[in-house]
Amino acid sequence: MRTPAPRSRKTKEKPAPARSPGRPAAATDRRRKAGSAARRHAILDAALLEFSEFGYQAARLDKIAERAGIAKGTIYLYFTDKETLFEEVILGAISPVLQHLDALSGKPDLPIDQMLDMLFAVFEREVLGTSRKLLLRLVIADGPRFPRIAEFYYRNVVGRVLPLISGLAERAAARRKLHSDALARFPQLAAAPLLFIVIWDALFARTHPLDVPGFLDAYRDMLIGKTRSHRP
Amino acid sequence: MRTPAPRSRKTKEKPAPARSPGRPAAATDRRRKAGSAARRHAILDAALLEFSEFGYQAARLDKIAERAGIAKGTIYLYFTDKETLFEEVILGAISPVLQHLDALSGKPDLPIDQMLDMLFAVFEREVLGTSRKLLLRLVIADGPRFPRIAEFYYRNVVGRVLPLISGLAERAAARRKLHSDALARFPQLAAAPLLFIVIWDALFARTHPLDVPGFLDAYRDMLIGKTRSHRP
Amino acid sequence: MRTPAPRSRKTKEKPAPARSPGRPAAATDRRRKAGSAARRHAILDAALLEFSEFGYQAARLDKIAERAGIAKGTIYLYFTDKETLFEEVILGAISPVLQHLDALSGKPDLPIDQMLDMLFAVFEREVLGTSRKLLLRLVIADGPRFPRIAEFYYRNVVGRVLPLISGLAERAAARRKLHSDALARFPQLAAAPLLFIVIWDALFARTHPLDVPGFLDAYRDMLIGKTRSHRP
Amino acid sequence: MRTPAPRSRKTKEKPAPARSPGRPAAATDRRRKAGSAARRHAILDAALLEFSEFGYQAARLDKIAERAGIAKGTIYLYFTDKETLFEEVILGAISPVLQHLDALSGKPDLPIDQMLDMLFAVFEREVLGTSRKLLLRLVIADGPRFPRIAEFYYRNVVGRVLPLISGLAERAAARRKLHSDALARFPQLAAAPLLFIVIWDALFARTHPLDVPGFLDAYRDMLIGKTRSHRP
DNA sequence: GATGAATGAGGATTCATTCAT
DNA sequence: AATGAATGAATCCTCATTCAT
Repeated sequence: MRTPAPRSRKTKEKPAPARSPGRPAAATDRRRKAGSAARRHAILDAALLEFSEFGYQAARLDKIAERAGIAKGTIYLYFTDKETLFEEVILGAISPVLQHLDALSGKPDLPIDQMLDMLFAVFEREVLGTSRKLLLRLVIADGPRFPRIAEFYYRNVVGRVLPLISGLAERAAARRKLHSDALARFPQLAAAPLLFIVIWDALFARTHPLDVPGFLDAYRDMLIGKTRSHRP
Repeated sequence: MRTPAPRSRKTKEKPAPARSPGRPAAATDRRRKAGSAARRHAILDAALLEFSEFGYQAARLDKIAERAGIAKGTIYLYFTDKETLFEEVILGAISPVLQHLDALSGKPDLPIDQMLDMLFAVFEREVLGTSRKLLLRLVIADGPRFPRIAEFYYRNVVGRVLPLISGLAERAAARRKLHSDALARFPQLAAAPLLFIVIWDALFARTHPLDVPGFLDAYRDMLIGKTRSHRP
Repeated sequence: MRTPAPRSRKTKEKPAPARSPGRPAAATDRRRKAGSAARRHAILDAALLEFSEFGYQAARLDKIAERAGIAKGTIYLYFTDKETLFEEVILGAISPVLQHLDALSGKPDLPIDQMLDMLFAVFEREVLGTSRKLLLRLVIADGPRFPRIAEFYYRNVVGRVLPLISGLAERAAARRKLHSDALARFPQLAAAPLLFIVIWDALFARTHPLDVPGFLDAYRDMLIGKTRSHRP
Repeated sequence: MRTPAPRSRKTKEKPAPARSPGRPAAATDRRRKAGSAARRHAILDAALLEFSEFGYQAARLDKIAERAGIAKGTIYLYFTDKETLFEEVILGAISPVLQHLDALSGKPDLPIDQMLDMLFAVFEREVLGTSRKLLLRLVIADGPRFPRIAEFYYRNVVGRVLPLISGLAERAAARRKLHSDALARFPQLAAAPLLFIVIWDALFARTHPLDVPGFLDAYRDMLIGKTRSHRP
């Protein structure tokens, strides 16, 4: 029983924004576009907060609109639906981080320990200190139910960082800078503490804060096999 | 960051569990209670599956009832509401694991490497191989929105394992069995890979499987500073 | 961008009512089923009124529920969605009339004038006098946008009545009972006044009532070529 | 049966068309007015298409603006609201046909068969072959919910054609040119096939086309009692 | 006048929860 | 105790209408 000629409410085409040519774009137009982009951004920011606070399902478009200071319907001028908004929130927020990753990839002769230093520093500065922390949590929590998000993350983040680490670790192991090929075989070892920190933060930070820099230091030392004891 | 209570549909006053006292317990009653307990268990099992597959919000009581082979209304004979059911699912499922932890705690002279071996083995056997993996994922994903769950986990799991590890690591460091006090200071180091595995499993396992035993081996070697290269 | 693992709101499966076998159906069960059928009927009745009053789009499920004396959500226990309800309203309401048509088809030797008499009488009694008049209007108004409805009507009503008329008219023409083969070639001629009456009724009846029996009489006389002038 | 006003979203007080007076009319102003009239016309044309395709409720002002090649807001410079636009679409589109009716009314001595010939010819040419067919369908489908439309149609079309036919038929009957006074008493008989054709067209034409000229021929012959059989 | 971004009331649909049987 | 039909608040999304540019 499914031959609806009557215009149905649900359709999803999105036939490309279609800038109508019309008159030449004047200053007004540019300002409008700028405002539009800003608004789009405001929605994405608000959505990130709402989504990461409540998860995909429990997030309310009402609240997102409220946080963004706009009306409910306005969201739909910028995003097809809740799901698309969610995906764009997640997919959109990493591009700044990707640049840092590119910077890292450009140095094939980097000593592994410096590489880890930089990786952890970028993480602390660009993720932990910002709302991207929420983003990462969101990926962890809701990603499993959005295959496209998982794929995207693998392709753009995980799949690019791991070989990088692996390569440097292999070279370092060959030069006896690392006393084990563990990191070369499991570059994920370098990522584990980062996820751990995010999870700890979400679950226990309030009641049992974690000394993140110390933790990362200790972890890095462990990774590169540096023998040392703690000097405060 | 405020701690969002899970958004519920109705503001509600949970009026205490209210064990209805009922008649004196006869043999019939015991059998009834047994059946009752079994049914309760069936609901919890079904709920774990449903919750971990869809998350708290998207899980539907309909489906839980269906999985448990009962009517929807029956759930309310055993649990106050969805939220309570959720908490009981999570809080209830770890008790079996706690016994293993108790076993571990009972041995204050255990060498740290054996301790880690056992910890990881327990994890592989009792968590990864079972539906408890789902549980852990659930805690990670939805826990931040249920403060009681986080607290409970800290009190019963995290807060008991970490000091244990810390203690053994300290002793080992003192005896030069570990060339660093890192693990003593950050016993969380032993937990990081476990969470990592669960997350990786949820996000990427389908497309990029991880050699879990190998990963854990490598990690453990790294933790205790064992120098070695991989022998397949 | 379309790979939603998250449970979506829109699904349409309807995997057959699935009477769960369970215990033997007792009197209670039968009563329940009876009540259920009655309620289903009440919804259909209310829906017919609402739909024919406002048309498919403007009809409100709220109002249908109200007219049926039930809650909004209850509709969805009986019908998948608005569209399905609409189709069932339309497709369901003609079955009683079909029996009359069957009665007509059973008589291949019927004189054409008696046939028309019966046809018009059935129409007056079973359609004009009842809520089926609304139904017919609904088909006229909204049918063009529901191809399935048009098809259904052709297959079950139009396509069965027209050949019947055509056949009788042909035979009558051969026997010189009709002085033209027009009705044989265009059996639709017999249907035109019926639709006209329904439309007139909807548009002008209030301000300019039509003498329906007189109109049908005149029309039938015209059809069979009877010469006569009006005797009041 | 109450007459449902078309369900509108907002209760509204239509505060009279309010022709804004403006400056004195110069040549510029006339050109402007001409362009304005053209635009108004474009909107009406677009609206007719949209309304007749989807019905009043399901028609979207968005699409009408798109069809007319203007911005959505512009519609409101020419029409108070959707309902008004709808009424003007319907009321406006018949004036050309009215002229033909006037031509017909001017000939009180016309033989009835010629009158019918002309009537049907006008219908075929001016209605069936054009978008006015859509208009008629629209009146049939949505008219019942717009009392003003029904009234207008009666006053301007129906109420003028019927007496005309009635008069000619009466005279013809008196002269024995018609062997019945049926058409005189029910001039609607001449209109029934026209509506029938429009409805058939909308519902079944695609799958079961109707030989419209043949149908009208047959009908006319029947009306005037001409005895004949079909000669292809 | 024209635009089209923004608004927000309104409607279909879902689902936790209740309650008569 | 168990059921599952019924409820209705809550949520996403639409679209007529407004208004700043």
